[in-house]
This record gives sequence, structure tokens and C-alpha cells, in this order.
Amino acid sequence: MKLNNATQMTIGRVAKTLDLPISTLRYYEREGLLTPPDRSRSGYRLYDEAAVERLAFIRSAQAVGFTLEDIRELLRLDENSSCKDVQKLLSRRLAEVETKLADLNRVRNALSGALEQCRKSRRGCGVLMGLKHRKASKNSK
Amino acid sequence: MKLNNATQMTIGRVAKTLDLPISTLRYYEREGLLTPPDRSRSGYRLYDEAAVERLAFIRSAQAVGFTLEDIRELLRLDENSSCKDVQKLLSRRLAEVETKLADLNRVRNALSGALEQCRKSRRGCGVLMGLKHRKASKNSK
DNA sequence: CTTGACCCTGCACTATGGTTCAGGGTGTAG
DNA sequence: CTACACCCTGAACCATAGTGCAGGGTCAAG
Repeated sequence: MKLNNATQMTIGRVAKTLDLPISTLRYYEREGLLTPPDRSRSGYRLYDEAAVERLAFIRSAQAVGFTLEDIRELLRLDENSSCKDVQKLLSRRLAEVETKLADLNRVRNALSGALEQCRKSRRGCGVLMGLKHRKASKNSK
Repeated sequence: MKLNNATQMTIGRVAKTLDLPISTLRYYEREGLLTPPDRSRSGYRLYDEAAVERLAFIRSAQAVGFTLEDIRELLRLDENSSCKDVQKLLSRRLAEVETKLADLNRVRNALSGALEQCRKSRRGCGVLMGLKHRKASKNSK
């Protein structure tokens, strides 16, 4: 099987490039996150650079807590270039991210505080002490 | 049913206090996150203040990305006061949190950059542009 | 023309974090 | 005594994000 274009890759190649299982690529396609790629005459999926970039985007976004549903939305908006909508989604997400950052910062402080306590160990490790009095901030979704 | 002690609460009361469904409390108990509370003669669960605090801790920890499994571990270690182990877990988690913070910061910058782009809209919204070239940092678990 | 690596589909299965349901007992106000 | 809110258990069910398997076709080397 010759790949016509230098940028056409089989699913296995793409999977290796991005270090994720083949099954996940097929899953993303099923779920509408990846547009169905071209097929070779024998039915093999043939991906181009754009698909690889899209995938990389998906993984990045996912790595920081966007759900596949979120990402589907982001990609959809980006495609239609409905700039207003993108803006709306973007600022909503930005606000969420900032909330999450604030939360995480508090947790980091709590953790490192507890660790500190722990090291100069008076009166047991203050894990519960350190964290339990924070208010759980609503998931904001 | 009289509550002997001022701090004894039925499941519904606790649920209302912490604003979570009754079913979740029973679920946490099933999963070993909550030690089985006292029971009234008729079999009703009766929770005390400590249980409520424990629950609050669970929700806080969960809100910032610890899994129930993580939390089970944290609580177990805290109970046994095996300070060495708590320290180990704590510093592992701290490292994870810091990685996550760094990731989130990058996303925040990407998002606000994209938003900026979007506002002075030349050449379409740069959502994909803004995010897709980041490397997905391995989940570090 | 066989071997081995790779690809296809469809369907079932997994783990996590719960939620819902059926069928039944309890507590208290009127 | 009846109503109604509340509680119990066990078991099934749900969404999310995949993973695994059976059964079969394809490609390149030797």
C-alpha cells in the first residue's frame, strides 16, 4: 500500500506518533471528535497532518479537564468560525479555569502546609486538619 | 425518634447540611469512605459531627481532583497516623498538583490569548491556533 | 504462497462515581 | 388510626471515556 501523499498516515502510525491506542482514535471518530478520514482503496483510514493536529488539540484540552463534550463544542465552533459563540464559550471556560486555578492553589498550599507540619511532626500529621475546613467550591458547570 | 445527643443527625439532615443526595452518603459508606455510623434502635443511621467533617473533607478533596480511591487512602493514612506514608502520599500529590497548576496556567494563557485574538478579530478565531501546539503532559499517575 | 504485522467492523466489557427503583419499615401530627 | 415524611436494603441502571475480542481482510517480505 503506497501512501500517495507524504502526509498520509495509517491509524497505527498516528497512534504511535501521539502515543495513544488505536482504539481511542476509532472511538473519537465514533464520537464525532475526529472527522472520518480518507480511506485507502482497501478501507484503511488515512490521516493527514490536520487530523494529527486536531488530535493533539483534543489531548491537550482533555489533559486539563475539558470533557469530550466540551471539546466537541470547541471544535464545532472553531470550524464554523462563529466568532461570537467562540468568544462566549471561551470566556466561560476561562472563568472556569481561573476558578480551578484558585482551588488548586489553595490545595497546593494546604498540601505543602500539611507536609510542613508533618516534617516537624508535633501532634500527628495534619492532613485532615489541613484540608477539611475548606469549602468545596461548586463545580461551576 | 429522639436524638439522644445534640450532634446526632439522621441521614437526611446530614444530606441537607452538606447539600448532597442521601444516596451519595450511602454510596460512600458502601465504598468505605465513611465508617458506618451508629444506628437508632429502628436501624436509622445516626451521624455525629466527626462524620460531617469527614464528609466535608471528602467533598473538598474531590472538588480539586482527588479520586475516591485517593481519598480513601488519605483518610486511612491519617487515621493510622503513619506519618511517613502520609508524607510520601502528600508529596506525590503535591507534585501532581503542581504539574496540574502549570498545565492550567498554560491553558489559561492560551484561552485568554485566543480571546484577545478573537476580540480584535483578524483572520478568524484562533482557538485551535492557541491551544493545539501544546504538548499534552502525561497524566503523571 | 505463506507468514506476520497491520487494518476492518461490531459488539461486549471495564471502572468511576454515583442515581433510581422496588418493596417495605418508622415516626409523628392531626 | 391514618397520612405523610422519612428511613431501610439490594439490585439495577446511568454517563463518561475508553478497552478488548471475535472474526475476517490486506500488505510486504521471503
